[in-house]
Amino acid sequence: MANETSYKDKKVITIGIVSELTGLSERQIRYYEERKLIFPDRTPGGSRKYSFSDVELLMEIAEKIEDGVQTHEIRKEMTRSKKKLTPEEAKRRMIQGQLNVQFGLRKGPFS
Amino acid sequence: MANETSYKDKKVITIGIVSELTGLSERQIRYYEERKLIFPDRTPGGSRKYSFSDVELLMEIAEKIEDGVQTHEIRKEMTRSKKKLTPEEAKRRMIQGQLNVQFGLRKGPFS
DNA sequence: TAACTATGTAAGGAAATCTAACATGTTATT
DNA sequence: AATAACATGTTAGATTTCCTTACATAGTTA
Repeated sequence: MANETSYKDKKVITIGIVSELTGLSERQIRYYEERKLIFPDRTPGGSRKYSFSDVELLMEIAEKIEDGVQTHEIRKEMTRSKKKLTPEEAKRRMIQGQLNVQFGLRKGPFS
Repeated sequence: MANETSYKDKKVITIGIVSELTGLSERQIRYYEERKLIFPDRTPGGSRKYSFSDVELLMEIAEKIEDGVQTHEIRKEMTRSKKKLTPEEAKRRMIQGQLNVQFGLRKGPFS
């Protein structure tokens, strides 16, 4: 009942497009998956599918990599920030959720 | 300066996924393009790319087709409604635009 | 020095998409 | 009624996109 999902989290983007969007090579994107930083869905045929959230995350990862942070460090940071998020961020997310309900797709398949 | 675009209008979805999302066959989706109801982008290699807005539009088209409306009628309706939209809808869209600015992607490539 | 990290590249194969053409049942038009 | 247009399926062959695996390598860590 809670936690409605919107466009942002729908996994519909193939790796080629993600590569274009992020500027990362497909090699890099697959590697970050191997290092458990990103978790695409798959088509029945086995092609990877990403969401806009994934694209955002990949860009954050790219920044950290550029700053010399290693994948396993990034992984730790991620599990850490997944655990406890600031009250402000929590509130912001709840508001966003409300907005999604109010103004999101009407009767579409993305609610 | 005005008219910022968000996830919803980014053309990043391939036809197979659109087909899944809408329940339409790829044949149908290509045909509606031929009838000028939908306008996907293309990759350099020539593959079609759609946005979530396109997906929504396709679902509306599908409904009308089911109701027996012909493509060229739908086309007329579309150009007509593109011209003048109700004040309520206009207002709703402006509010939505504001929300995108407030709560959309921070410094990402989709603003 | 030996292992690990991050990335490139190549090969071969499979999946996804493309266009064009033909078939068909259903609606319009004449 | 005959002809044309509409909407969709299907097939074929070509091209694009994606997959995994493996090897190479420069830089980093142990």
